[in-house]
Amino acid sequence: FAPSPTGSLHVGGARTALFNYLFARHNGGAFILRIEDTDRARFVEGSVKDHTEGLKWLGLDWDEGPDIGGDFAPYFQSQRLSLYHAAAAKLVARGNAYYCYCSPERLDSMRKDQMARKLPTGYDRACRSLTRDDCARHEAAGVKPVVRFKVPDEGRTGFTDAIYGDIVFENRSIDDFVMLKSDGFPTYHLANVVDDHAMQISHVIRAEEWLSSTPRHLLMYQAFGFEPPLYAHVPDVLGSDRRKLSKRHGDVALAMYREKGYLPETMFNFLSLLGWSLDDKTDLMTRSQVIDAFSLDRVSRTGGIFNVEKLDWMNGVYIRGLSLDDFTSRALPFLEQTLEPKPDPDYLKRVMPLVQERAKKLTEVPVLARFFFVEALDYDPKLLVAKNMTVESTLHALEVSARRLMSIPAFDEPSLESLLRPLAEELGLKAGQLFSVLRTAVTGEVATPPLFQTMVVLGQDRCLKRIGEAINNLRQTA
RNA sequence: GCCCCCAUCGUCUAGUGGCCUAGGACAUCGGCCUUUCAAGCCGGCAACAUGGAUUCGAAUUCCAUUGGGGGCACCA
Repeated sequence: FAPSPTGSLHVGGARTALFNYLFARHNGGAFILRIEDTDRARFVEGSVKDHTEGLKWLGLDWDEGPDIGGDFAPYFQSQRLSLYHAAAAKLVARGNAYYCYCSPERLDSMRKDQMARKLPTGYDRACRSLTRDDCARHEAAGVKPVVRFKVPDEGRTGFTDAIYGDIVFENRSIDDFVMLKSDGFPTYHLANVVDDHAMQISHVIRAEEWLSSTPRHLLMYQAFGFEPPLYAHVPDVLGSDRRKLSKRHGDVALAMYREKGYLPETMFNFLSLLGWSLDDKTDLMTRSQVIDAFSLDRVSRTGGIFNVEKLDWMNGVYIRGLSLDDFTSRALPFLEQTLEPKPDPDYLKRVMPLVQERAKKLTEVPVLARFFFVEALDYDPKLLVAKNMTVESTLHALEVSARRLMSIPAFDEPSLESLLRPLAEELGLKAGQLFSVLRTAVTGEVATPPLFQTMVVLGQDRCLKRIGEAINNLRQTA
């Protein structure tokens, strides 16, 4: 996986990294991380860290990379410039590349002219025929040249992509692209080819957007006399408008999903299925199951829309599958973001089972469990009045319940059950009506975990206090 | 404009000539369960872009059309 540190790791990149990881692990190969930091203008501080942390979060551990080294270190391209310079010089010496002194302005107007005349755009190869004297004159004038690859005018270049199959390009449709920039840094094309060869890369699994520049890379391998790797281009991850997923589609940064409370195992599973499938029925898979089953020939050729609804469902499944301790420790950071002071561990342990089966994301935990932790409830007293009830009958139900609850022999589920059900009947209410009144009084919410369990966790004192407050609130509105 | 790629339910997909009156999952809509919510269970709706060709037979092969995507930088 060879990201460019120009921003944060987004889900499309994470998916590409994942496929590389899966392919390597499935085949007993090495998963290699290389930082392609050859664009000084777009370099973003912190980007490398964001990428490595994202990959680690997903559990994609690499065998060689910038932090851990490896047989072919360094893994930052910015630290390998001499390799690229030597390679470029070699191609110039062999007549496969040449210096170009064209100014950006000339290139720009050339391109505009081509567009206007509805011609294919591309470098017009003006500097191909420069003599030694021409070059010397430009150098003397202080022009820093780029090095362009001399693409053959005839013939075609093709390859067999592991996912897309046979692909062929006419060489004449490829222009003499820049290999080495005037600032001395290589372009992607040069650096990628030089390093893939130097690092003995066997398989390149990269985004579909590279498909059309693959012939350039192949042509370079030919010129160098290197054996090219096998290529597999994976289809794009799309936004809801079927365009490549980008910032305007909402959350694209992998880190955002972590912050929103998605589990790494959810993301691993979900991303695996974005463009790859095992069969016609399997969607929930563990890491090792995916590794065992993964193969490139089951990767699809069509771009897939990132379906957040399914992600949410899957995250709920994974959350429910967590042990209580695991769930608690993962939810804790999210609770502590909104809760002051930090929740008591024993109390927490009794609350968590009640929210675990209801949360689809960890960020929902503090919301779902709020009333367990705050002192004062804040809700519209009208919500206390259950269906087909009046303020009066609600008040009455609350008052009687408070009295009985005060003298209940034990504040546990069976006792509450045997007290409250008959009480409803006694009051001429349906059980659901009384429970609804008490639920709102005790939690301030209309949808909560089961009432008796909730009350037991809250405790007798707090329940009675809240029922008392409910009575006061309701009286004031009456 | 030029080059390349793609095309099955709203979404992710299964399907590589007969097993397809096209299967699964998410979403959605009913129902069951139930003190609310959630979960669970049962069921419904819902797709082979279009036109030709090949074949006894095509979602599956071929060609065109249409539509979509990507590329065409001294960015990756």
